[in-house]
Amino acid sequence: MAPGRLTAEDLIAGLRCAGLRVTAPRRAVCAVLAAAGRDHLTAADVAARAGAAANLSTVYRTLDALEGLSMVEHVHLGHGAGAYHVGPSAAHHHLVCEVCGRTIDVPIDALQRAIEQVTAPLGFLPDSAHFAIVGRCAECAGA
Amino acid sequence: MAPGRLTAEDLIAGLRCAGLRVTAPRRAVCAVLAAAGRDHLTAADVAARAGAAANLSTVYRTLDALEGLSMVEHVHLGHGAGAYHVGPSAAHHHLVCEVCGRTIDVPIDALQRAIEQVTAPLGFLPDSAHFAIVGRCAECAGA
DNA sequence: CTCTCTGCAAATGCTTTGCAAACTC
DNA sequence: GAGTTTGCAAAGCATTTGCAGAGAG
Repeated sequence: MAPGRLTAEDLIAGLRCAGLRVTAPRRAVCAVLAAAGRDHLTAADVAARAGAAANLSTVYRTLDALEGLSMVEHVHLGHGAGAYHVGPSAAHHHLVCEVCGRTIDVPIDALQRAIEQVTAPLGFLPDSAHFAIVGRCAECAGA
Repeated sequence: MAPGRLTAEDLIAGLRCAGLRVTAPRRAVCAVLAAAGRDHLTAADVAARAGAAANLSTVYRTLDALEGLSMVEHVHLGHGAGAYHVGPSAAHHHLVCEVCGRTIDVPIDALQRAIEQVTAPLGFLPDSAHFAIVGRCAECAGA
């Protein structure tokens, strides 16, 4: 298992620790998220993988709760649905190909520095990875 | 009038030039967009300013047509509605405060260079201004 | 036993679409 | 006239919410 990545147990513990109740649907959502690892899942994806264990509404509510605890983040990868993934330390930006829809993760460093250089004089504190950078991937740009 | 900014006539001419028909609702949408200048308007904003001159559906269809001609761009400033503005040369990124919702435009230069540095090795061609950078503005961060 | 959480179904907000009538070229 | 556009209303997503019943602590 990759070091530093949150496990289902970590997520559950976080919920309990925050005084929230640990229920079967929440366990299921946490398990799905942990199993997805670095993948970005939509709420519908999570619900689908959880099967009957969790209703879509409950998935949304649980993701929201986990996000409030900073254990899950959601990003916008395109014009469609938002995507969720574990971690608070998602040290990457998302490049999304507007043609084929593929997502490429890139380390945050260089970008982050450039963004902060621009925003610091304004006093603006960026949460820059929240929205993706759209464009065309190498393959689709070539065509 | 600011130099280089497209006028309503420019937009109309573009439509005609593309073989599309120039109708009253389209004229109204073009006029609203040109009058908005650097402001970002949602489709609903455009429809509201056009009054009875253009139905919301028509506004969407017209914006779509103008976008196809690269005379209008749309950006995503937050979790809500998308926003439209004239120009292909929108040489700025958008910083959106997640607390107060204010939008700050920043020149594209520094950011664009940093983004291209990251994406070039991947062969990825970014259209980086399409999604905003969320965060907190100076005022809201202070509180 | 109390209070939170769940599932369902309905509501919401934004955007798209089908279709007959209106209008441009 | 021929063919594109319009307005309206309805459908389509993603997401949120009200509420009664189920379940956690």
